[in-house]
Amino acid sequence: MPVPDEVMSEKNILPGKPNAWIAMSGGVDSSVAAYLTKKEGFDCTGVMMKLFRTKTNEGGRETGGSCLHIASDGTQVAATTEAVSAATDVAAATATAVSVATATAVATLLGISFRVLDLVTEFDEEVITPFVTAYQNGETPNPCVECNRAIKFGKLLEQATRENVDYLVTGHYARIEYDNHRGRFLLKKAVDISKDQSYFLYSLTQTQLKKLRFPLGGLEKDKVREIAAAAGLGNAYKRDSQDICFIADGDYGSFIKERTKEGEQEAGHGNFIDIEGNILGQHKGICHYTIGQRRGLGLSLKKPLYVHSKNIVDNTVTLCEEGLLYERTLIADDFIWSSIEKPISPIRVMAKIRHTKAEQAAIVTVTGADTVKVVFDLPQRAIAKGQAVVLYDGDVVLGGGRIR
RNA sequence: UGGGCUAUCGCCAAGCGGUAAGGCACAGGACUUUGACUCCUGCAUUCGCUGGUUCAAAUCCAGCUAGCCCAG
Repeated sequence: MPVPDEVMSEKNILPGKPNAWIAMSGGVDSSVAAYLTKKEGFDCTGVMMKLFRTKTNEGGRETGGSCLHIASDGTQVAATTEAVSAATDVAAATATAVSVATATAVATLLGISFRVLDLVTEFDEEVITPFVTAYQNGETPNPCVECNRAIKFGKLLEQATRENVDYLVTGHYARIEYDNHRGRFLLKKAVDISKDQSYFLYSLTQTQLKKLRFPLGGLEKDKVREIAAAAGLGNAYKRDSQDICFIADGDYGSFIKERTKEGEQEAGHGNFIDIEGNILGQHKGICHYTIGQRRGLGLSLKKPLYVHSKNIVDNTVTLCEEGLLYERTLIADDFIWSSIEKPISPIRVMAKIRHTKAEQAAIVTVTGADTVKVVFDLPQRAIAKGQAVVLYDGDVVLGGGRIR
C-alpha cells in the first residue's frame, strides 16, 4: 500500500521488499515474468485465475499475462499430466489440468507461493455474456480486450489491491514507463514489435498502470525462451497457441448458438443479399459472420465475396466485392485516454483497428464525454463494430475505444 | 413433330488432333492472446454415353441421351 509516486519509475523500485502477484497461465511468458520478478527481489505469489468450466471437467481454463493455450498434445510440458484425449472437451479439460500443473510446477521451482483465484462468475458476466450478446447484436466483439479491462486488470487487480499487494505482474509484451515531464505513466509498445500486445491493453488507466509491471516488455520472445530454458522451466519451448480461450474448438458460432439455446439446426438461418438487395443464398445465422469475412460463405461467383454488413432486424447478411469494404471514418465510444489527457482539439495519430495489421495515419477528434471520431488518411478495410480502435503516438498508446 | 445449338471438377470456364488452364467454392496448413483479412498446399488418369477414324481425340465422324432455342 505505501507506494510513493516518486519511486515508481522502472529503475527506482520500492525500498525494502515489495510484494507482487504474478498472473500465471502455465505458459512460458508468465512463467518467465514470475522468474524475473522473483529474481529482482520481490516477494512473489503466483496467481492463476480460474475463468470458466469445461463440460467434462469443472477445471476451467486459467490465464495469466497472456492467453497462452497449452499445446493440446502437452508434450513439452514438464509437469505431470495424465493422458491426453483427442476429444475436444476432454482435451480442453486436460489442457486446463496441464496448465494448473505446469504453473504449480513453475511456482514450486521458483520457490514462490501459488494460489488459484476463482473468477468464473465474473468472467462469465464480464466477458462471455457480453461476447455472446455482441454477436447477437450483429457486432464483432474483442473478448481479450474485455478480459484485460474487467478481469485481469479489473477483478484481479482489485483483489490484489484489497490484499495490500504492491504490484500485479503479467507476461504481457508491452512497456510501462513513467514520464517525469508529464507526470504520467505511459503505456508503450513492446520492444519485440512482433509480439506487441499493447493493442489489447489500451484500457489501462493511470491508477492501474501505477500498480502494474510487464517484465517482458523490453525483451525479445526468443530471449524469453532462452531465459526460461536457462532457468530450467519445462515450458520453455512450448509453442504459442491462440484462439478464444473459452471456446475450445474455435467454433464460436456454435458456442453462441448453444449459449442462446438456438442450437436447433435451422435456427437463425437467413438470406445472403447483395448491395442491391438481391438474394444470393442462405446463411447459417448472423453470428457466424463478421465484417470483411470471405471464407465459409459457400457461395461461388466470378469474384470472391466478402461480408459487407449484417442486419439483425431482417436477419440478412449483405455481401459485396473487396472494393466496397473500405471506409475512412469511424466513431468509437467507451473511449479511454491512457497515456495522455483527453485532447481539446483534433490531433494527428496512428490508429489500429485490429491487432495484426499495421496502424494507419489518422486524425482523431473528441466528440463527447467518451466518444471520438477517427478519420483516416486512407480508407481502411472492413472496420468492424465492436472491435477496438487504439491510438498511438510512436510507441506510446494514447488511448482506445470500441468501434460503433 | 421438323430445324438448329450445347453438353469439360460442387459452380463458372479455357481447350479447336498431341496427351485436361484459370476463377469461385471447399479442405488442410501458416500467420494471430479476439473476430477477420492474407499467404501456402491440395482438389477432373478425365472431358454426357456408345462405337468409329488415327501412331495419338475433350478436340474429327456416327448413333444414343439430356438441356436450350426457332418453327409449328
